[in-house]
Amino acid sequence: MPELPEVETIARGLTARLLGKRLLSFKLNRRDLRNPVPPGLKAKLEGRRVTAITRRAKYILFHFEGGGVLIAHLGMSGRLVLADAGNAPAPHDHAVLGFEGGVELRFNDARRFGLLDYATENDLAAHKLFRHLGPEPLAPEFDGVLLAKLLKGKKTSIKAALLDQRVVAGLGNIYVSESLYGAALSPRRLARTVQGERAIQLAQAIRDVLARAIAAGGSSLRDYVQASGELGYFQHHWSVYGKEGERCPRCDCSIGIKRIVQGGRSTFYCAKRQR
DNA sequence: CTTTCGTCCTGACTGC
DNA sequence: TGCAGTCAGGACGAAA
Repeated sequence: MPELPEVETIARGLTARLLGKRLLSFKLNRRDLRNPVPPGLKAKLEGRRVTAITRRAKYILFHFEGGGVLIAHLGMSGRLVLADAGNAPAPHDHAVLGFEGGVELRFNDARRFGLLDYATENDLAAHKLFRHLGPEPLAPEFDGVLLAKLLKGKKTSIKAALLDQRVVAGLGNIYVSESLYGAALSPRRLARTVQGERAIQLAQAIRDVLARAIAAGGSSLRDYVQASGELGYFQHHWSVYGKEGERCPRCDCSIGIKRIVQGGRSTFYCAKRQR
């Protein structure tokens, strides 16, 4: 379930391996991903060099010479795998990008919640996928004042609000739980009550949690790439996510980490610490 | 307008 | 052992 830190780590890892390389072949094995993959990618991308690999929200952007941008989203189960050309293809390799030097990038996604799309550099900001996205939480302009403004008047829970990509871009179920834990805010709290000092603390917690996860990803990236060619799935040390029943790492309460369901999604938190 | 809910998909896991 | 059932999650469109 790649969220912002995993996607950032993948983009950095791919940059190290693919920057400046020319795409020799683009092969699409199936078109019916989350959205239909647009036609004509092969003609638009083949023969071009990669000029940058960046991230926006949970999207990975492959920028090519001439202004074309291949957009990838990994959904739940998506992976980008670097392999030697000639290695046997794996099940669910939906797209295979062959680069000069004999390296292949394979888009593999069993559940097909992921997607591939295309835009030009000029159209990127106005693209359907990006038009309504909220601010990047690691951008300099993201702070408690901006977050308070985004949450003002919202009647949903703070959990649901942070999952909404129009409020903040790139957070998913895991890092929302972790951020709320960091800020000692209850996931049940109404979003509109997170103002002032609470918003400042939440914005800081979001940035801290994400920055730490990216740092952890970066430090494990080299070994992981060498081991398997698969990027971005590194060892995490989450405080509450998936820890139902375990002790809260920061207080002595006996109740432990609770799991509740909000909007059909699990939330993990310490009911004593988070108010 | 805002908010909630159902839907897509399949591997991993649970329980009988 | 085998099989049926449940769960997980991101994003979007429909419904309320």
